[in-house]
Amino acid sequence: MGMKSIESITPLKRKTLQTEVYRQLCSLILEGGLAPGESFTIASIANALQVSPMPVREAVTRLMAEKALTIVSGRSMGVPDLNKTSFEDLKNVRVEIESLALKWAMRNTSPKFIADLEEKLIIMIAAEKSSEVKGFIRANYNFHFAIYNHANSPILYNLISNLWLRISPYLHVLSESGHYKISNEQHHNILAAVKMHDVEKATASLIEDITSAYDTLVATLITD
Amino acid sequence: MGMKSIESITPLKRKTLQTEVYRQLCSLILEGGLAPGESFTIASIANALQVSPMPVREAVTRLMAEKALTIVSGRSMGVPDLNKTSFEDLKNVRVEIESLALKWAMRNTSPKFIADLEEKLIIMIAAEKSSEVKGFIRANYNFHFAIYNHANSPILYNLISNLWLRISPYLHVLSESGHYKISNEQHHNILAAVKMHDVEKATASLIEDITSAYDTLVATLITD
DNA sequence: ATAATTGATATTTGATCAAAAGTCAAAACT
DNA sequence: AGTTTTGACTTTTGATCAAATATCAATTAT
Repeated sequence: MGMKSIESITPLKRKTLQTEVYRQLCSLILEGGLAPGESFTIASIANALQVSPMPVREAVTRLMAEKALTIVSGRSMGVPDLNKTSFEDLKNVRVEIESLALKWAMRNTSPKFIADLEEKLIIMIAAEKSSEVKGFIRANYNFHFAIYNHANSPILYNLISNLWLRISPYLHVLSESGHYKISNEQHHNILAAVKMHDVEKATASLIEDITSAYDTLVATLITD
Repeated sequence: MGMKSIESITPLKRKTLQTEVYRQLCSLILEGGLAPGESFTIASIANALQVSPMPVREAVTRLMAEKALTIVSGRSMGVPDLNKTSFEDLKNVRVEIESLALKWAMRNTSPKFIADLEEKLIIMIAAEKSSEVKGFIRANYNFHFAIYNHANSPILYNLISNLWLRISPYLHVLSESGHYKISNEQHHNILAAVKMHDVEKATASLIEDITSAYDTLVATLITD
């Protein structure tokens, strides 16, 4: 049985209202709960969460620092609405950085890791089949981040988390394009390639996953 | 004479106390003004900048979100002190991401870009020769970020800025190892390779710049 | 009728303050 | 002497409030 070494304990940071608000807002964003265009005030969030405006302020400051939220009209804030250039930039950076994380993750593919991915893929397929949008988005997140976490680089993981905070609000539109099915093919390909230790193929599938989502997104959203 | 198009105007965001405090603290960190181990309270910063604690709070929240500052003892904050693992992680991620930015920057190397780099290199060499630590650190920043800016990816630029906020507090120790001279050789090599459109060589020099600094840093700082 | 200006309103920003939490050191106990 | 406990003090956290600022609508002028 595994003995826990003293270094492996989690730092157990104090639970404060602002971190709780921050967590809630993060989840909301990652699950597509904040639609682009929608706007809120600090007071409205404070009211919804039944806390005073102060902890909301600090949480929102943090999210604005991470560019997950932005000032919409000086009077209220919302998810940044991306133009085509920003979308493309985000896509290009994601392709490079998430490929890197995948490559690092594949330096050591334990059976436990494979099994974990398989389990998460099954959940994601089930969510797609039953058309659960929220369930799919969450499962998709879990699948990808299981990989990125396995890269064993806290800093890279952090950077990717940041990118996902920016793209997540837009992922729910993919449900209307029937894109989730296409996406799951790529997820299947990634897992298969991981099993075969084929980094090239896994990377190609991941890039296809990201790029095809981007193409659909741009086709759906951009009018000008 | 160039006519300014309406789209090219900067959004001109409102200047508020907290953003000013944030800017000041960023500069301080990037120029090595905050030594690892040193610690402050919000009140002490507020006092030093002659503002009330409130704007400092928000600026500090932002910097903690970006992991440029961290809580040291629940009672005061400081620059995160990195162990060997964190240093290595940071180095590895920097190597990958800054190489990527360099590659993108070299997709179009205008004469103006080259001239700009040359000018910045000259300043950096002068700073090294006259042993101006602060001057060198600033010039080094300007040289690197001239490249990263030319990559023309706001998102990548933002990620790199974040990484530099984390590593900058440690760069001043390189002055004592006479490392700046070695570093400038690499900068010279990078510029030469950029001029020749030799991406491979430029990347190799950049990686050498980052890696050798890391080696020196680890040798100097890590005792355990 | 259209455009600009002005004024009212909503919201953020910054200040002050009370309460909660954490730290450090002195004192008490083993 | 070393360890634990206790208590004073420091600092953060969250609340409330005033001032600054931006937005929107109504009014005025062209």
